[in-house]
Amino acid sequence: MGRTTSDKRRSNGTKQRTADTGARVYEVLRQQAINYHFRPGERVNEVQLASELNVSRTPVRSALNRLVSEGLLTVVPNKGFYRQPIDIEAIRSLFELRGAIEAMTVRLFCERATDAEIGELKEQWEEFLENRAAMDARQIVEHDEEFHETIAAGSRNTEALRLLRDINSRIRFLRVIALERDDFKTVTSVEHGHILAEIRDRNTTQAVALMSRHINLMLDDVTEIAREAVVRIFLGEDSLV
Amino acid sequence: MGRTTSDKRRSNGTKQRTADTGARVYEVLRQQAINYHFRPGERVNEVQLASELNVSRTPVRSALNRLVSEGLLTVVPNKGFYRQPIDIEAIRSLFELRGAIEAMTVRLFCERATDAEIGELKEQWEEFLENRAAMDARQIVEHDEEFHETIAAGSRNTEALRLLRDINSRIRFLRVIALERDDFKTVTSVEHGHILAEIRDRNTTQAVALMSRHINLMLDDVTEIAREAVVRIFLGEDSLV
DNA sequence: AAATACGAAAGTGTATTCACTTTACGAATG
DNA sequence: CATTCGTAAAGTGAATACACTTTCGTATTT
Repeated sequence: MGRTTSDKRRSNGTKQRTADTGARVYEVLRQQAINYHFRPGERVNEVQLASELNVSRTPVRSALNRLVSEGLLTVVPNKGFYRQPIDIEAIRSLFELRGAIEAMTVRLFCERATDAEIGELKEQWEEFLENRAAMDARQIVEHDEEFHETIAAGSRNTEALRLLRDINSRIRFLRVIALERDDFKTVTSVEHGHILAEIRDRNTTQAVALMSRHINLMLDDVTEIAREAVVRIFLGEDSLV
Repeated sequence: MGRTTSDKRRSNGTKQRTADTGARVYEVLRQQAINYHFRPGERVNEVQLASELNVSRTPVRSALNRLVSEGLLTVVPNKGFYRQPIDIEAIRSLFELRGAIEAMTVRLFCERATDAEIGELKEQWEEFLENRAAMDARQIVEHDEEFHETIAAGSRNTEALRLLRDINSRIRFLRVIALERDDFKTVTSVEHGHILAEIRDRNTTQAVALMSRHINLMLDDVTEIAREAVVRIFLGEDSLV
């Protein structure tokens, strides 16, 4: 019984129940999947992950199962879990989809948001303006996501917000790369400013038009950015983490 | 190899590995969740499900975990899985979201579908026209879903198709109820006919407009339909299965 | 009689064990 | 040398064992 293994478990060898290991493991593995710590197409080894995280295979498998339903992994019977490969069609689809969703959320935001909520959005944007110079690509993308998610939240469509977060996490790495390639640092915040102006006038039509254009900007370059992403993922060890 | 394949357990008490029990259990539980075999807010008992399905808790938990990520269940630490309650805001959100997605897919369908694909859509619709008289509400809803999913497939946006299927399964029970209340049997197919006509002319703008109206028809009544749904779910035992 | 305390039963969370499949490798064969 | 076959190792899939938590009934106390 009392294994001599270098375990973090109790020293006397009895078992332990930490109560939140499930959630913790899920969060860790989700981040590793999103950041392509698992390479595209790579097989995910359950026992290895379990030992790295000092847990048994059970919570690992439970988390991996969730990630399958989130589209980050696939599972092949008797062979195991695999990181979903980089599928350019899927990525283009996600960008298109995001465009449609954001067009809707900004429309609903114009119709439904309180003046206070618009004020908050503006403050958020101004804070972004002040700090953007010091931020790296990843931080900028995350702030950009925050801007759009605030709009989604104010649209009173809870499912759109949920979905948008899901999509954002799946394309984040591409957006970071795109931002590092050609310098969009200023473009993003400037366009946000224009959208904000239309929102403040409750000018729905114009806000939707600007938003659609803003989102679809990257659509043309998706293929090339994806190519760049593949190179990065397979070369740089932790460049994405 | 192939023992007496059909029986669940071996008669001598040793274990067995069926290879597809995981997928099977997931499919069964997903259907039970969608059809509100689990009542809204109800706690899902793992051991009971396991014994009903003649499997251990392991594949059951694995499936339940996936359903959490699909938004059908929630999980409370140390208390277990619960069927997501009927949340009118969430349902309204889903209808809104569906409207935005279908507006996009029909637009892209007009732009991208081959003439052959349009032909298939038309045939599908004509077959629907012939058989609709003999169909019950559930069958009609499923055929309606098929029409829309064919459009999504032709839009070349794989993620939209995936998402649409997800959404459809989550609101299907409401649509069935709505159809049974006031008789929309003919309305559905007639409107599909109009949309189809615009698609055949590649008249994107008009097709999108018709589609949006078609989808948003039910938005006004969501609250009342949801109320009706609650009554049904808590009264009729298998009316939804 | 109401409130509290206790303890068994039921249920979840994780680890471990066992069954089966796939993979890797090396020996035997042509 | 290349191919095939066989076998051991590694890995997945499901069942079971066990630790812990919650629940619920009952007894005790006030």
